[in-house]
Amino acid sequence: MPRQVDHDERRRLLTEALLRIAGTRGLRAVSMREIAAEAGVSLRVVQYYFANKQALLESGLTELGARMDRRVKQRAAAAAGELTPRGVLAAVLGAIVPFDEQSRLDSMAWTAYYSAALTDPALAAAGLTLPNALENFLTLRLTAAQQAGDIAPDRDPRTEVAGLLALANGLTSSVLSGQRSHEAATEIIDYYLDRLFGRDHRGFDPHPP
Amino acid sequence: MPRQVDHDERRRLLTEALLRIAGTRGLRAVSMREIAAEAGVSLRVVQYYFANKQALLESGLTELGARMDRRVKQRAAAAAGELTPRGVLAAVLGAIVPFDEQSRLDSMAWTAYYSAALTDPALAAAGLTLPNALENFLTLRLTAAQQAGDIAPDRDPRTEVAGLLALANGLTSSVLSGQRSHEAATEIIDYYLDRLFGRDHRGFDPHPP
DNA sequence: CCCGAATGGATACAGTCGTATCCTAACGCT
DNA sequence: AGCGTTAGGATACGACTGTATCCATTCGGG
Repeated sequence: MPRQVDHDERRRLLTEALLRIAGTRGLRAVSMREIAAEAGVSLRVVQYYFANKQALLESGLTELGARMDRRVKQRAAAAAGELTPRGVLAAVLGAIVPFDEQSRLDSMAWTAYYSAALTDPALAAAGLTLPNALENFLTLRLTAAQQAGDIAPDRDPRTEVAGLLALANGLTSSVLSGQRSHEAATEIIDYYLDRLFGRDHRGFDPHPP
Repeated sequence: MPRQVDHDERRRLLTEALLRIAGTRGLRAVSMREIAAEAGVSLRVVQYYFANKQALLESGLTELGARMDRRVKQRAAAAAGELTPRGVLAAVLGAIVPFDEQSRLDSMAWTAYYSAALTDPALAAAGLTLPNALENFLTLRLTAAQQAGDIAPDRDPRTEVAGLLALANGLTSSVLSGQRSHEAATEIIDYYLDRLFGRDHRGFDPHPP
């Protein structure tokens, strides 16, 4: 039984067990022994593949970031039929707000990590790269959309993107706490996108006759 | 030294010590012994005035809610010179995003409580009353503003308020993580309020000539 | 005056935590 | 075939947790 084990595979297994616990019972409930039990292995195995708990936690955060990134790209590609800037924006924002059980669990874990990072500098750095990258990416797209005439010239792309991302984060909070359904959150996002892209009754017409 | 102690005062002291720890080092760092040390008393005193840790945590959440409420009312009253609906909205939203050291610490503690509440039903109920009350209050005000002609008739007050509160929460997250300054967050809020109240160049004029 | 309640110091207890150590079993390689 | 490395089971250690208990003060009211 020894020898011939895929270390990366083992680490992936343990990281997934960690995220399952963090998503259902919070980071407080994450201990080396709990991870071992969740993964169906002994405590020694967890210790064998991760030098210490800190490394395990960082691995969890990295995996969580990768999942978010994958989800965003997946939804953006699914909406590729309509390559409109609005479609991209809607896909990305829709991928942030949890829409199924798995993304709900991941958002829970993400929230737990976020609040831990506020008082743990080791996690803070790793947790900020993804949001910043998203913000820059969307700002580029929206600026291009503005130059193409898809949104009004007096809109500020940077502010709009910052606002929309903050909106999506805030809505995620309310969805996680059961205050609002996923559908209600999506409606609010659409409401704002409608106004940004000029589908309100007195707004900017992207393609005047 | 015994006798003649104000129990409420003692509990307030301990609760403040708890919130100081939660705001600076997170809820994870909150233990009975740490609270005792922070408050400058012995462990026994903490046990004497709170039956268990759970009661202490709930007291912290209650106090945090009271502080938020106080801040909102204070800022709303300070902006009472201009009784405009926009002034009220700006004051409330501005009170949510941390604007000084104390409100930053409280927001930190609030975030810690929020994420703990996601996996601890005992805290969940108490944590939701304040946001819901705020949302209802603001929706009433905005509906009245709409009937008075201060915002366009095609706006949906419920959606607008839900969006603005989610926006303020999301901005709070980014301010706490150092991603954005308080001023930058305020500008984004103002940007959205400008559009809602018709100060954009092609928008609704609240008082046409 | 003094007795009983209020207040809090000191210490103990049973768990759980992250981490370290000891030891055995199984495989690849020469 | 046997040797050394790899993989993991079992267990221990010291620190820390919430909670409980024992005991000494000190005061108000009879």
